[in-house]
Amino acid sequence: MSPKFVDREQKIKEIALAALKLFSQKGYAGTNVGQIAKSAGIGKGTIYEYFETKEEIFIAAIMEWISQFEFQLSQYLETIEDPIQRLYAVAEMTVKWIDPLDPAIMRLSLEILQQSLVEGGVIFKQRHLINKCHVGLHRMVMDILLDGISRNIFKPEIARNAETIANNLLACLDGISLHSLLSRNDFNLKSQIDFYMQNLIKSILIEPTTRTSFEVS
Amino acid sequence: MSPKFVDREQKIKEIALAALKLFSQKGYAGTNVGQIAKSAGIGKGTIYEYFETKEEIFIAAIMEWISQFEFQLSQYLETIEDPIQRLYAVAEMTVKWIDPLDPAIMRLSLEILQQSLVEGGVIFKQRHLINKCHVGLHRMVMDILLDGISRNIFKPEIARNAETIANNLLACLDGISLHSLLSRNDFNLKSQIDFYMQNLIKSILIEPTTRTSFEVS
DNA sequence: TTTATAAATGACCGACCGTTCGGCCATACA
DNA sequence: TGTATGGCCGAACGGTCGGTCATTTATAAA
Repeated sequence: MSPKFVDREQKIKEIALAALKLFSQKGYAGTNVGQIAKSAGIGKGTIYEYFETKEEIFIAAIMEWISQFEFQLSQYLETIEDPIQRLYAVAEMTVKWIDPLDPAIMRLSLEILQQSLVEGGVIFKQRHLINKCHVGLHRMVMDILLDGISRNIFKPEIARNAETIANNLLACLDGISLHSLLSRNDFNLKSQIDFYMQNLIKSILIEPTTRTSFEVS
Repeated sequence: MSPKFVDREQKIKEIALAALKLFSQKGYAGTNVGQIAKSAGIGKGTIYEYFETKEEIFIAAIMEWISQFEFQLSQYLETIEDPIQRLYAVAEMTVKWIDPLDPAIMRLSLEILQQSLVEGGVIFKQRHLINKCHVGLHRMVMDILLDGISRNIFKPEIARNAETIANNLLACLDGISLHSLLSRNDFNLKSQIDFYMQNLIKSILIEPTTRTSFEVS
């Protein structure tokens, strides 16, 4: 009366992870459902026991990816105290995710942007998912900024611009990452990040002359 | 012995422009050759009189796009004297191209990045085309920087970093543009550009105290 | 061992799409 | 007017892929 049962949550996650790998390597159109099934070690028909459509698989893969990144970043930030170093950590983490050894990640990002912008794209109607990702990161950067202000390290007057500054950091990091993938040879990712971060930090740091707290390493 | 003749160059350009419009609206996979033909006002088979494959059409469309942008920007820059204003002009022009009224352009950019990064992408083997676009812009920014230095407006010591600075400007502008498309509501494109440009200009401008030339509006 | 049913499968279907091809115009010379 | 030729067309072809379904397998209660 009650035969074999399966942990559906777990299975969905497995399929999503297999799909994530393929989508990031070959793009949405370049990946077909049969390959996803094969990579997940199951039959093609089985996929449709857990997902209605290919699009649904794609969205699940993205969600998995977002939650992984947010988890890693938040873990990393917890190990750092100094607000300046924490801002750098956000940049560092971004770089790690587009490590030249694994450009697949950036391909996936582009796929997502693509699909969410193109009318009729796979996730055109689920664009809020990307915002969800962005909102999480945005919140983290905001926290760093506000913490820095309250600790007298960042100028108090940047509080009203904090939203803008957080957005700027994230946007420019993405742009720099993008370009580093395009022109690998004549583009030094690290020095680009450094240049941007120096300009940014300089504009939000309390001037040495007016600093009331001790020096930061 | 020799009936009607056609200007092949012109026809190829017409088809490429029609394709450009469609590709930017619906992406590569989302556009089929029949639609391109229809949009160009010719038959599907006729397309193949001028192009071997759909990929070839895509590449021609990109080339058309690049040359248009470079031409417009260079025209615009010629109307401006002050190096600072010229740097702002580059940003301004970028914004114009991703004007909220025509986000199609950004979609096309993403399509190009996508196709050039994904192994097996349509222009994976023609990635140098994108560099070609980038090199043109890069050169323009470099010229502005060097001109500013020689006119005693920019710090002379940035000359050795000019490459980095030019790359940084272009990369960050792209990143900001990208994010403005993603989160239209809570993202003020203009203030983002301003924030970045202010930080950048501040770091390359000769300090007011040491300036030898007159003030810039 | 029988049986009921969840789970898995892969052959198959229909829609779509890039490309081809046979034939139809329109023109310009004989 | 006849006809050769550049230009053009769209039906048809071959292949691909997302999604379906009849069938098989695995499991546990009876």
